[in-house]
Amino acid sequence: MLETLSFTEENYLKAIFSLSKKTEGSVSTNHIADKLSTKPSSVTDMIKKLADKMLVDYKKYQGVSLTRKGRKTAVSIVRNHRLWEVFLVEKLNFKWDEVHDLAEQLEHINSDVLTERLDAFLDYPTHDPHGDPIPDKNGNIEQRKSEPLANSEIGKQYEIIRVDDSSDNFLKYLDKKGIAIGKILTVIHKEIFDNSLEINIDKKQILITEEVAKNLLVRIKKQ
Amino acid sequence: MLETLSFTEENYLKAIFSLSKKTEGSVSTNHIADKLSTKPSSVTDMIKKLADKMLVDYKKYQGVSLTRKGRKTAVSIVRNHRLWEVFLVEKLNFKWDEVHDLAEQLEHINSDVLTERLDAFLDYPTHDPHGDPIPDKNGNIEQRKSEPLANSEIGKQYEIIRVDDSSDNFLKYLDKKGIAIGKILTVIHKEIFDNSLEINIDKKQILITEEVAKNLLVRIKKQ
DNA sequence: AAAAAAATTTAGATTAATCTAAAAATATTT
DNA sequence: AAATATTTTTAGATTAATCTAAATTTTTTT
Ligand SMILES: [Mn+2]
Ligand SMILES: [Mn+2]
Ligand SMILES: [Mn+2]
Ligand SMILES: [Mn+2]
Repeated sequence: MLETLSFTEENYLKAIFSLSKKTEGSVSTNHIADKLSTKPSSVTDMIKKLADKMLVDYKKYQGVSLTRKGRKTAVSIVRNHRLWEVFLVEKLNFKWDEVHDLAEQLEHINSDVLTERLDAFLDYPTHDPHGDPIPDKNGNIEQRKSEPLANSEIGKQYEIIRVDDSSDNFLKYLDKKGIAIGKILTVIHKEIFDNSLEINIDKKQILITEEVAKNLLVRIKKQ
Repeated sequence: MLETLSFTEENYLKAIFSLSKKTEGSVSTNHIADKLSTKPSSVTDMIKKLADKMLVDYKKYQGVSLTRKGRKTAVSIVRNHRLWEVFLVEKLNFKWDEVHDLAEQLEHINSDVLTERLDAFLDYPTHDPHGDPIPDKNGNIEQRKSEPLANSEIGKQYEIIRVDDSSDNFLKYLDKKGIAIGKILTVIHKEIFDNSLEINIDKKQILITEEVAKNLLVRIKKQ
């Protein structure tokens, strides 16, 4: 049933899964190459291999999409990744900007039992430290509704539930500004000129650029 | 300073380290091949590579030994392995016969910070679930004195401190008999004919074969 | 609908890790 | 000290993952 895949194969599946969410449909060779910092010709080779293993559907020049089996594998790796991130933050006191690269390694540890034990140990978390949903053991992913803070309306109150950019720099910037998952903010003013926002958070008023606001995903609290 | 090694290279270093303890000196190509279930010709190739990286000393036909740098790397992998085994048993409720293969994967996760955090989280354990010492962060390994129960004397009392065979079957057998690390036993009788032992443990009297007694390492408690 | 540009695939190499079979060196036995 | 056996190395292939450069297909522009 489940054959053993190399780390590389697993990373390709994960990349295709991640890109599929945006493109809705099939994913292009060049996009995969970009995502994995490799060359399009390498991608073509790997795609053929994954197609042979029935993990992706592939027609020359037409892009790829995950099969049910491929998606299942990809989701299970994402589940591992996010559970390990929770472990690192909650149990080993890592900061949220320090865990991604370690999780990239840990996600490939191949054991369903381990994953389930870890899940239980962490008390079945639903989201990782960056607000991303943790797929359940059947591969279902709870999709919370959210919108970029950039689309917010003045005077309304929002809860920060996810970050769309998990780069060290962005996360450290948020720390510095006191912005974190779960915090409540109110939009005071939006500058027409550059779309920067004046927001109120923890009773302090701060300014954030449009770029930052685009990467903060929020849920409305009060009209 | 520390280059990145492949899992394979790390496994060779670990194998050489482990074999060095018994042979006291240099390790032969065939022994390494046996240990790693590979062929002598493959070992020769890899040894050359490790020698180029200054991780082993090697002279054709004369066997290999670890350099200081090679030993340091090997010990750090062993440290990881044993810390992860403790984690799996203490925190995730795995049994001592279920953790080795997972630790074989986890030991290669490459992060000093992770290792130190894990060590702290586990409250600085000194031994793994099989009684093997956990090297400290400087690579020092505490060597407790112990002897095989097979060498024990009648009437004396011993504490079980380590197992010399960590195979699933042996560990499960010990579970079944109620034999575990830390337990105290008294040797009642040794059968001259086959060297089997009659021992008293937890107020029950049980019989164990010489083969079992050879793989139970004990420390004397009372004359 | 041609021409030009962009995306994708193929052809041919390279590197790591492995293997089998043969050659060479070392160790053991007579 | 020869002969034999064992161990170790070399030679030559193979497989996975990658690359560059060239060829092909698709898309976009004119
Ligand atoms: Mn991550
Ligand atoms: Mn995350
Ligand atoms: Mn082990
Ligand atoms: Mn152990």
